[in-house]
Formats: sequence, C-alpha cells, structure tokens
Amino acid sequence: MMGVMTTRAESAAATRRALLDAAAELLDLGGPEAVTLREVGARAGVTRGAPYRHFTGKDSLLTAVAAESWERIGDQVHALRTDPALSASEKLRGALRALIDVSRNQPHLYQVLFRRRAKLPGQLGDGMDRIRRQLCGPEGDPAVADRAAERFQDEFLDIVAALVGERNARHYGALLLTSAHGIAGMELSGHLDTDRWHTTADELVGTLVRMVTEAGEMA
Amino acid sequence: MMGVMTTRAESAAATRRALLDAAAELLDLGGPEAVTLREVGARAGVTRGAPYRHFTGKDSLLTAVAAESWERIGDQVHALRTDPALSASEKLRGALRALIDVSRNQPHLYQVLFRRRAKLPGQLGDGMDRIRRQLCGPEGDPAVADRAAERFQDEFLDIVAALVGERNARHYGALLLTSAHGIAGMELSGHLDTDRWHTTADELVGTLVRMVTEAGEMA
DNA sequence: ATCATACAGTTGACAGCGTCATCTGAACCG
DNA sequence: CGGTTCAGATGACGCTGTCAACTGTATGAT
Repeated sequence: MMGVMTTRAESAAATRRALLDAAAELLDLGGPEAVTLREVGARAGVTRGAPYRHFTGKDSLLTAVAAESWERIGDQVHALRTDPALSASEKLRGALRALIDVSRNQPHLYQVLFRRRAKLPGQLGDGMDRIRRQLCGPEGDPAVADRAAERFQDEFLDIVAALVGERNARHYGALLLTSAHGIAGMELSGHLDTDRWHTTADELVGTLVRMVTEAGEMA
Repeated sequence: MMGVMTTRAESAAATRRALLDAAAELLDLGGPEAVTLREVGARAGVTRGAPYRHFTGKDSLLTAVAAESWERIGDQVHALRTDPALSASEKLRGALRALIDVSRNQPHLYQVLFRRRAKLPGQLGDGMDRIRRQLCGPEGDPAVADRAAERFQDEFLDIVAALVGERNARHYGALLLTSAHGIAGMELSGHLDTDRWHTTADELVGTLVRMVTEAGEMA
C-alpha cells in the first residue's frame, strides 16, 4: 500500500494516530457510548487490547481526543487574534462562533470538551468499584487536555482585553465565554427553542457582545 | 413492617416510587453510569427485570427522574415569582440561583436535566445497533420531561417580563437563562477557575442581571 | 553475527451491563 | 368460583471495559 512502516516507533505512532482518528469519528457518529475500544481497534486495524498500549483506558482515549480538539480550537482562535484584517469586535465574535460551531457540527465532541475534570469519590457500596475507579482513577493525562483548553482561554482573553481593556478583561471574558457556552449548550440540548424564545443563538451572541462592549467602554 | 400493601395498584405505585428514588440517589452518587437497573432494583427491593414493568428502559427511567426534578424546580421558581415580599430583581436572581444550586448540589442530575432531546440517527455500521436504538428509539416519555422543563421556562419568563417588559422578555429571558446555564456548566466542569478568571459564578450572575436590567430599561 | 531484551499487539477470560422471552403467582373481576 | 391480568422473578444473550498471559519482531548491546 502506502509507505512501508519499518521502525517500531513509526508503527506505534501510526497506530496511535489511527486510534485517535477512529475514536474521534465514532464519537461524532454516536457519542461516547459509541466509542467502543473493540470498534476503535477494528477501525485502526488492530484488536481490542491494542489501545491499552497507548492509553490507560477508554477514558484516557477520549481525553486525548478532547486535548487534540482543544489544540485545534486554540489554533483557530490564535489565527483570529493575529489577523490584522479583523476588528476587535470581529475577532471576539469569531472566537465565540468557533466554539458554537463545534457544538453544532460535532455536538458529541463538544460535550466531551466540557466534561467535568475533578470528580469526587462519593459513597456507593457493593459492586460499584468499577464506577468508583472510573470516577477517581488516574485517567490518562488530563493535564494535557487542561493545558490545551487553557491555551484557548488565553487566546480568547487577549481578544477580550483588546476590546474592554486589560483591567476588566478577565471578568468580562469569563462572562462572554460562559454565556456563549450556555447558548451553545442549550441550543445543543434542544432547550433553546426558536418558536418559544423568539430568538436564535446568533442573535443572543450579538446582544451579548454588544452589551459587554458598551459596559467595557464605560469602565 | 410499615403499612401493609394490599391492592396491586398501591404496590406498583410504591415500587415505581422506590425505583425513582433509588435512581435519583445513584445518579447523585455516581452519575448516569452508576445508575444500574440491577442496583436500582436491588435498592427498591425488586430484581433487575422489574423496572421494565414501569419504564421502557434505563433511558426512560433517567428521563422520569429528570421530569420530576424539573417539576420541583418549576415549583420553586413559581414560589419565587408569586412571593410579594420579593422585588423583581430579587426574583430573577433567585430563579437563576435555583438553577445554579442544582448544578452545585446535584451536578450529575443537572447534566441529565440538560441532556440533548432530539438525537439524530447517524451512520454507524456493523454491531452498533444498540447505540442506534438507544439514540433514536422511543425512549420512555420525554414529552413529560419536556413539559415540566417548559413550565419552568414559563415561570422564568414571567419573572423576566416583570423586569424588562413583555416586549423584550423572550430575548432577554433566553439570554439570561442560557448564560446562567453556561456559568453553571463551566463551573461544574471545572473550566471556570477563580484564580484564572479572577471572578466567581455569583459575580458573573450579578453582572449579567445588572447589564440586562439596564438594557431592558432603555428599550 | 548473535543473543537477550523491550514492547506493540494478540488472545483468553472475567465480571458487569441492558435487554428480552419466558415463567410464576397473586390480586383482580365477571 | 374460575379465568384473566399483570407485577415481578428468572434464564439467557450479546455487548462492554479491563486485565493477565502470551507471541513475535525490531532494537541494542555484545
């Protein structure tokens, strides 16, 4: 077929890549429940046990997929921020739209991006050890995903700072980000019905940006 | 032990109640994955097959739990709205806090409340029928949960209308609700770090309400 | 050139899961 | 009193994530 794989490192890297791609594809198609290690392995040309050579388990695999997606979004927002042809307002709107686009085009991935990080033990007895380990256990390397997400946040923060000033950037940045996340989430879950609310996600983002811009200029 | 259960209807109703309570408890403890029909049945004093006499499956059971929670939240907001001792602003802040309180005290339940409703088929082949059926199938009666959620939305809408007028109520209501949802969600997922953003969920809600109130008075 | 090692990948096995078909027994109703 | 209904019990099936044990080959030192 294509280029021969001789060295073990190359082969392993290719397998890891194929596993990540297969997991991302299955995630898009049917959500985290459809991401089966057996099916992921099959699509990557290996068997069910192979993923455990690259990830500590299913959760680790999904976390890695999320990390790559955060990096991709971070790159996208970075390109927006450093584009001299765009106004500050356009950059902000673009960054928020980037997030909402993910929630529209890859809703399952979007939910994985905002999975809760720190999970508490809780009290569940008997044969619930599987759940407990899955909740508290050392799930892959969430630190990588966290760092990628924080890179996106930093890029976003810089865009907001250029609009409302460094002083209020963090407060208004948090407000913009959380609100856009909520708009995306409710649209995704079907709770933002246009007939009921007489508005759309895009209109809400527009109002939000306008209100924050005005408030930021006053301060 | 306690009151004797003679009639079949009483017994069935008691079992259904016990199933719902057990499911809610397990949901709080370990999320949807910890809600096992076997464990739910055990805690309700029945066996694994019994829940299928009251719900079409696990998803239907969780939907029923969500419906009851929405009704509870709706009652709570209704009480706020009709409380003559509260100002319109206080009512709004209280309603938003009611939602955020759920996300703090019962994070897993909160996520179930905002699970996506309409799910699309998608293209996944081979042995993925389980996923497909779970995604598209007739999952219990989501209509009940939808109606309960819409009741909450109506109550919330009335509160907003009293503050910004009937004309802009829907637009600003949607903005307030989605934003609060996003604040709750990001706090829940750990992406709203106080050290990073130099703000808290409560401060964000305060700013949000203030901005919307000012914008609504202008219009 | 040879050999021991590391290690990606395979395989077998296990417990737990959701779900259905089948069966049972007691409450129901004519 | 006898038939029916139906909540619940039980057996079975295929699926899942996970791990222990195994295999074979590229690697690196000799």
